[in-house]
Amino acid sequence: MEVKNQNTEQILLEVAESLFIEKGFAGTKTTEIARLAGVNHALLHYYFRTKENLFNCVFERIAAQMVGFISIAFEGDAPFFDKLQRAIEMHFDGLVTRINLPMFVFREVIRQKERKDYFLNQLFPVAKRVLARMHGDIKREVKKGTVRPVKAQNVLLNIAALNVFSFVAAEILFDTKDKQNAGALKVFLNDRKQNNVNTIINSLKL
Amino acid sequence: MEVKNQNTEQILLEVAESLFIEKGFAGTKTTEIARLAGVNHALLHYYFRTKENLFNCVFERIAAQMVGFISIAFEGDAPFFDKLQRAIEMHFDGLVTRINLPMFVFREVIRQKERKDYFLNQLFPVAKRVLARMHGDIKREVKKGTVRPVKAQNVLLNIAALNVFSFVAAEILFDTKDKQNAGALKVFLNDRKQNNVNTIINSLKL
Amino acid sequence: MEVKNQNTEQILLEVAESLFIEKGFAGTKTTEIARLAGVNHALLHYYFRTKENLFNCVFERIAAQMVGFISIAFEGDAPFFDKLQRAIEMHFDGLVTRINLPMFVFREVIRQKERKDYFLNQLFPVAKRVLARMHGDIKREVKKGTVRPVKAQNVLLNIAALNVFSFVAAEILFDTKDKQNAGALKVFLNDRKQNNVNTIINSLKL
Amino acid sequence: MEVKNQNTEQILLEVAESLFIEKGFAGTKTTEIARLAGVNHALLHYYFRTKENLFNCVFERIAAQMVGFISIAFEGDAPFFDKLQRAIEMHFDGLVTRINLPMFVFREVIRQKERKDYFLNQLFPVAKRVLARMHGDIKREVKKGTVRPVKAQNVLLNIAALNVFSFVAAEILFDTKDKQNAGALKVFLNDRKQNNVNTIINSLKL
DNA sequence: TATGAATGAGTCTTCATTCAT
DNA sequence: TATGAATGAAGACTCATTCAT
Repeated sequence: MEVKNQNTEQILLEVAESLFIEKGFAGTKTTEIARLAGVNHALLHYYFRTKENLFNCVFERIAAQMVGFISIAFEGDAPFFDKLQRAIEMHFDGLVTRINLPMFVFREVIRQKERKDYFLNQLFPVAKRVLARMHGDIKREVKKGTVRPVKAQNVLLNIAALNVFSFVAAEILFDTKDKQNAGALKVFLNDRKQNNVNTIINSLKL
Repeated sequence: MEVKNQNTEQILLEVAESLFIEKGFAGTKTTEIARLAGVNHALLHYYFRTKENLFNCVFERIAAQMVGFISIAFEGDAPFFDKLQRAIEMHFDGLVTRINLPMFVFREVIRQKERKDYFLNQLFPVAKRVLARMHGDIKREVKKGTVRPVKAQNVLLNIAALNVFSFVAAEILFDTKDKQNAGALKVFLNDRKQNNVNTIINSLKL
Repeated sequence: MEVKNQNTEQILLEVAESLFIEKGFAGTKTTEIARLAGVNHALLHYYFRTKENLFNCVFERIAAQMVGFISIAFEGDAPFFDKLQRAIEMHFDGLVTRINLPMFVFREVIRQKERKDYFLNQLFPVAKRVLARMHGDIKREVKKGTVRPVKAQNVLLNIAALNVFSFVAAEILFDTKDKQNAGALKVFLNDRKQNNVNTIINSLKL
Repeated sequence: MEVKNQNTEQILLEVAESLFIEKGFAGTKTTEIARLAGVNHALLHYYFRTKENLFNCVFERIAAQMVGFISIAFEGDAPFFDKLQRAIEMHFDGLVTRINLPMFVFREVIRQKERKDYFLNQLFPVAKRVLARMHGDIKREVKKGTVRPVKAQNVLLNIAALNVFSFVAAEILFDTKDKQNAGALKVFLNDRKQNNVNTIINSLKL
């Protein structure tokens, strides 16, 4: 009488997530998910009925993670540039273990209108809060004459762009799976983190 | 009297390109390619033998385009900031009709080591030339005290990041296929183009 | 309530064997195997993955049968000519239900070096034992002056040749599937059996 | 203006023959025939319309060859055993370059009733003549008390069996395409030829 | 829950054959 | 005659899904 633990479902979700991210929806086989999860193929369907449905579950998990993760980065109330630096760095560091999140969004979410809408609906309230806060900060700094007048939305997009793209570039320029490149990769990413902070801050400073 | 042949191969390549970009390798069916190209399914295999091979042909076309397109953007010898602005804008404008290129690279090229290597080998010489030129320009400006000391490589990555991400964001935030959004989309992109130029230039200026 | 499973695999193997023997590898369709076995086409692949693999399974079965069957015929220790007669007749009778074995070997095994080698490796030890025994017998008889000095290997080949060819000739000369020929066929084969015994024995006797 | 010689048809027939013999009907592709013949694939169909038809042409050539070849071997009127020896040896030697003929008959002719009938209709008159002659010779020798009373048909089948099987065995036991085995193969075949003559003659002598 | 077996609907690929030139 | 292009029919194989146990 095996004690197959009660979270077979969780294991399936995790394996599915990593495969969907790595290979996309069409490129992922339910048999492979089951095999890697160490469970019977039919069981996957017992839990999730269809591949499509499993994908949706995975998607919601990721959407939740992504939004939650973003929200963390821009809180607190230190001096503006300190806070900005910290936010950029936190975002960057968060991506180290979560680069698949934006990749997943690019690869799989964009196409399906419904998924996109769902994702945006999750994202909006969080983004709004961050934007509102940033908008207030910028306004204040502009008044003080320390920051150029810019839209908070653009600053946020700039941060996301520089940070995310740093990892994408790393993926293209290095064989990230080859452990031998670990050193060079680390140097590259550190350099980029520094650059991103400087680029954003210098572009704002007056 | 149909106008057969002549460029059936070209048509197949174009349809294949758009489908591979839109749906990825696994998600694209050769039957659909053939159907959209208006030719018999077997003919696709007559010309390209396998789906894999067809994909490689598409890939090479895209790699060539991508590299060629990048190289255009940073030549000439106007004053530094003028040139920089022009380069950023050219790159941005180039992406308008080619946003699928970077998406394709993210989605399909990254995974296969060989394809990545092939792509990088195409990219390197062009990138090197651009970098060399930019490096010289920056050095001169730094000496004049008009520009902060930065690595040309980082400037290039920053431009790419801001520009490409602008289109990715547009894709996520707007339903780009819905003609009704055309106006808002245009406004958004113009705003981003302006922002990208300003962000880069302001981050460099001393 | 169907009696499913249990030996679907066996049924597939048997159907496959008879079709591969009858039509050769290329001439046999997996769809037909499945149809005749009364199972879904995909199931064939579920059990054997590929046609090639199914063929190999069939081949090993046949190689095993063939070798086992040959080994039976030449044991015991009656007087030499009695034993010889019995061996020839046993071999002949064994072929009645197994004529497809040599046919299969001729048709499908010969070409593929690996299969041939596998088959020979199965065959050799058995053949060696029979040859050794026959060689001893002949040596003894030659000393007694009752048998011409001949190589045991040649005697064995002669037996195989006469017996197998009798069935091949029957196949060519008669429509073996037409039940109406059954009588004539039986007469022919009996005559050949008699002939083969006599031919071998008379060719040896001194 | 190429001078594609007028016997494209012949070349196709020869290539087709060797491929059909080597790989069987189903295993042979018309594209390969055309390729090896150095002609356009469509041209094959221009000359022979269908694969089936091409096969029939090849078949008739082979049937003709086979029959003609067999007829040669048993003519003349030297003393009986001399003639018999010569016939066996001629038949054996004839097989050296024609071993594919009996293989082809086994593999491809047996199955199709019509082909078999056609083949037998070709074979019968020739075989009849040889049998009649052999029958007369044997009758005479039996009367003289030099030969056992046997059916000419059985003698003929015995010869065919021993000779043909010698080559089949060679094919199985040696890698006949490997030139390194040429020596051993030759020794084997010479030994078999000798054996076949002796076996037949000794089995008949009184 | 869990599993082996079964199935239908595809998907890629091959191949004989035809057609326009 | 000769050829490149085109096509229909089929074949091997895959895969998500279901079912009986």
